[in-house]
Amino acid sequence: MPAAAKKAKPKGVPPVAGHCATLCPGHAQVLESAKALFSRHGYDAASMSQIAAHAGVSKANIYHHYESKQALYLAVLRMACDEHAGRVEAMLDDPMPSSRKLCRLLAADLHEMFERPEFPRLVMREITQQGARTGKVLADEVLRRDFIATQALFEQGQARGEFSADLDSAIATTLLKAAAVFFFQSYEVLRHRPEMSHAVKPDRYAELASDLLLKGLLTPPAKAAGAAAPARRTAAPAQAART
Amino acid sequence: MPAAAKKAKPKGVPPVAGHCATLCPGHAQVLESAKALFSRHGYDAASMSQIAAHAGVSKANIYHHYESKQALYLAVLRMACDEHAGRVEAMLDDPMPSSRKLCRLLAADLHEMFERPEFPRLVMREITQQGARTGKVLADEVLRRDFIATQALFEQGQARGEFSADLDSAIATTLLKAAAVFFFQSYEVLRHRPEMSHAVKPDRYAELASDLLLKGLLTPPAKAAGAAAPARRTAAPAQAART
DNA sequence: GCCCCGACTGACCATTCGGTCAGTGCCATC
DNA sequence: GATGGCACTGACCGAATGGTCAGTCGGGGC
Repeated sequence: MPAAAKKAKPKGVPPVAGHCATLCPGHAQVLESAKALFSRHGYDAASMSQIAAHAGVSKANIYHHYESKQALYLAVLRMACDEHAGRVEAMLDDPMPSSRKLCRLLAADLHEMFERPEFPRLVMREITQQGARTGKVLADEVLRRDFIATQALFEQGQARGEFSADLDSAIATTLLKAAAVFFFQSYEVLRHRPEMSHAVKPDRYAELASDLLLKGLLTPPAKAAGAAAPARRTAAPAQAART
Repeated sequence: MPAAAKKAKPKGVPPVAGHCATLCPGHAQVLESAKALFSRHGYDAASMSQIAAHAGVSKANIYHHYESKQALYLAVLRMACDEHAGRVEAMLDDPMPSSRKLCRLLAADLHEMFERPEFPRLVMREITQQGARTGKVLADEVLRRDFIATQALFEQGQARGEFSADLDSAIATTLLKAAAVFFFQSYEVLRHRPEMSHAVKPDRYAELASDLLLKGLLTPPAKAAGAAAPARRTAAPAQAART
């Protein structure tokens, strides 16, 4: 019965989560081990035997709780996503200035990523992979929630007059998330670069990056006149207006 | 993939590249298929049988050219990296203003990524994976070259007085690369968000993102005093006197 | 006492994996 | 025509994969 086993089993088991409401002792271990190994090695490179051994249970035990490797993976993803929920939204209500919120949000994002790296790794792996798969919609959902909440923060800043009125909040959101995710992803490479040595600490990077994001790259037009850099971009508006 | 423990074979074959200088007909096909499948499914999920079938050759043929799956993967990675080399460096010499270069560089980065998505996928997968592996140093090298060249662009902009003198060029570089990589990685998710609908085209996104990066988020300090900040910093100071 | 049920296991299955090997056909050289 | 090197192949290997199954164990209800 090689392929026929794919037919849905007649059991009343929920398709993704395990069927015991309160997690049995071994069950929790399995989930934890699966999260660790899936995030570390990816879906294919993490084998059920490895996960079972890591959790200290038999492989058949896992199949007692989950009907397939996919189901286990999905359960891990769902658990990770649930843990993540609703952190950004909470920050919206805080009364501090938007510019400060920005820095704090970036720092909090980074902090969470480095604290529990399995989650961003799982989600980004899922996002990056192509083709519409079950796990992807979960990851999409998480990213989407983050996106909406973050964008609301920018719009709040605009409503308060702190951020430029003609700011594109969607682009700003993308840049902020990008700043966090990319830093996390390439941390191992970045931290060995001498130029980045002053910003290897996530908190420091969050300060510097949000500062740059706030002020922009250009020389301030108002008072750069007398200093060492007199020439400004606005001095040549003809060619600058092209883009 | 547990500990390799493979003893080096005594053959005189170059360790990574195939041993025929001019690529045999089948050989090129193998490389191309391997690149496609490795980038699409990752190292573990792409099997040698798949690659062989995709290339229209026998599996044994691949082992005639490459001594292991790892060697084939490394050859693919190296080939992709070589193709990528030296594109950013060329842009440095161009006489156009730095702000314009910034936008062009971002657009070019995105264009290349979407044009040949295998390369960034391979490299980022390699960067993201943890543990010091052979393939990682290759990917590191690529990212590093990109980083150095991009940072030089920012410093050139500073030297010309176009960019703020106290700009942190390393942070700026990170943000620019982040803007490109993250947009590429999460394109599938982003492009379904209605808020991003105006920036789903990479070129348009490059314009908007670089514009935001240049000008920053904050309302221009000069004249935000009165109304809800309608004036943008791009407004020339000459006409600003009228308001 | 008994029984049932769910957590759990060791042995096992078919399949596929990375990798090997003896051998085939081709072509340039002698 | 014989030779040798080379691209290439089909059949095969042991190991590992995802998945199955008959069965053990212990605790709670009767």
